[in-house]
Amino acid sequence: MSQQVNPPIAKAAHFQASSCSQCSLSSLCLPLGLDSNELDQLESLVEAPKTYQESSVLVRQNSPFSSIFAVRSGMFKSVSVDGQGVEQVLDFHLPGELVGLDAIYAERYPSSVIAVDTASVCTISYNALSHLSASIPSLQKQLVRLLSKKLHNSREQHVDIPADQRLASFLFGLSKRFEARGYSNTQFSLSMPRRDIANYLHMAPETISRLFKKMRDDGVISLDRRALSIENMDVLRGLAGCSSAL
Amino acid sequence: MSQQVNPPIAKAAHFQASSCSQCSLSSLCLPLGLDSNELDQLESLVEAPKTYQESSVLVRQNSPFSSIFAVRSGMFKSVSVDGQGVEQVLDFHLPGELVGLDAIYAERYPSSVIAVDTASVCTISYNALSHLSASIPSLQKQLVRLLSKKLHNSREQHVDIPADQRLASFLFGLSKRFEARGYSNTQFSLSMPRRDIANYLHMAPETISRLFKKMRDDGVISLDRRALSIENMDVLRGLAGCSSAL
DNA sequence: CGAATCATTGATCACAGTCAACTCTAGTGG
DNA sequence: CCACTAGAGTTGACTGTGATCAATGATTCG
Repeated sequence: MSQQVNPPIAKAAHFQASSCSQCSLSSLCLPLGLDSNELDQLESLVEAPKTYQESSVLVRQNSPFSSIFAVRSGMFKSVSVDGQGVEQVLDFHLPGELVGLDAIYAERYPSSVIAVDTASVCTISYNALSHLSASIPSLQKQLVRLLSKKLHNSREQHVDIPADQRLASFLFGLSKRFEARGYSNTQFSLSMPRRDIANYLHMAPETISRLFKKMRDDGVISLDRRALSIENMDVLRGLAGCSSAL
Repeated sequence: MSQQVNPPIAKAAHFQASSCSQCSLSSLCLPLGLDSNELDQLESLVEAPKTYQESSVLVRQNSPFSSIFAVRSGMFKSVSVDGQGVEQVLDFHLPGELVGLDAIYAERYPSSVIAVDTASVCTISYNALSHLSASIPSLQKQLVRLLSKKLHNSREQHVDIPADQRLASFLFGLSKRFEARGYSNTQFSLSMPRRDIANYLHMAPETISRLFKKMRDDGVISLDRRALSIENMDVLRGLAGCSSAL
């Protein structure tokens, strides 16, 4: 079992609403702009967390869209299988991040979402959210902003850069995402197998291995099995270039 | 260091008094679900088209976000310049498509938008649109759906495929987009220079040239200068694989 | 323990990038 | 009208990055 390097969720003294306060949509993903009454309404939409074991399926590709999810702990991956049956890892989802927004359009999930390790999510009915946001303009605005941000991020990934830089950029991006959620930005677990990282970055697993070796030799990281420690953030940032794309 | 490659903003050409019926947001991008009164309100937001000469700048990267744009004729490209001053073509925009949605989040345009040939757009104030959509829930829903669709499309592009397939997929995608807007799906102009296509697809211009030659030899396309004719759509579709990514 | 998966390391190869030369076209000015 | 230029596009020769193939080591689990 992959021992979590990360401590549990940073205790962000939250309201103890009836729903899942730790998944608070507001604090996790939709910052600012709501009064406390609106906030209560919002949080009442968030269901209690459910836990998924490693490799278990949260949503199946092409199944009908009903909810979005907020990751509460652990890690998920989005995987799509194309017409030729080729698997493609599209994304990793960390605690505090939303999953399923790209399903709104087609009303089907375009990819499967699978637990990478033991992980949990809160479910948010999209119907309810959509209905609520109709009566709270600023919530609607936040939703659009969030989508716009994801669109922007997704575009940034579009660039093609050498393999070493791509991997460095990936690690640096993970570091920043963990940091943003209150976890250590220097020590965290790469819970997914190398094969998934390789697939996600469009490289061979062998290449990942060689690049990790080089980074270790250069003293940039230390890596034991899946436990990563960033030893020299400045150098890593340098390797990543300005491509802060995750 | 990153000097803008392009000449100053072009002056707008023709003005009309009222809104631009040809750019009708509803017909172009946000299908269905509005009554005629709502439709009128929506269309009143759409300004009269402005024309831009080749290489002139519609929006400059990092400038403050105020409006989105609906392409009315011609073609635009989105180009971003990263920290190292490297240019990256992120997108091409055809008639009927919306530009600028990825600027909502940061309230700045993440890329410059430049006319590829003589082209025109209608401007839509995002403030006004946002305000209106607060009072028309179904409009708001459409906006979210549109963003979700763009997010999904953007993810599809993420996959990495061999160069010949990537180019075929690009042409096939263009064909479908032209078709969706009522243009010929077999004959259209690749208005942009080869260099831009190459940059967009992450290839060298020489590779583009060689692949075009091969496709011509194989009778898949005919290409005179920038005028493209797809001679065998089935073969093209085959080359593109199932990656209908644009 | 043995089976199975994951990770690492080495040897080889191919796809596409780079460098360089050349052609073709459009635009400019004498 | 032609000469000249500048840029786009094409073609050829060479090279390097990273994929593929293959074998070995490490770890977990039944």
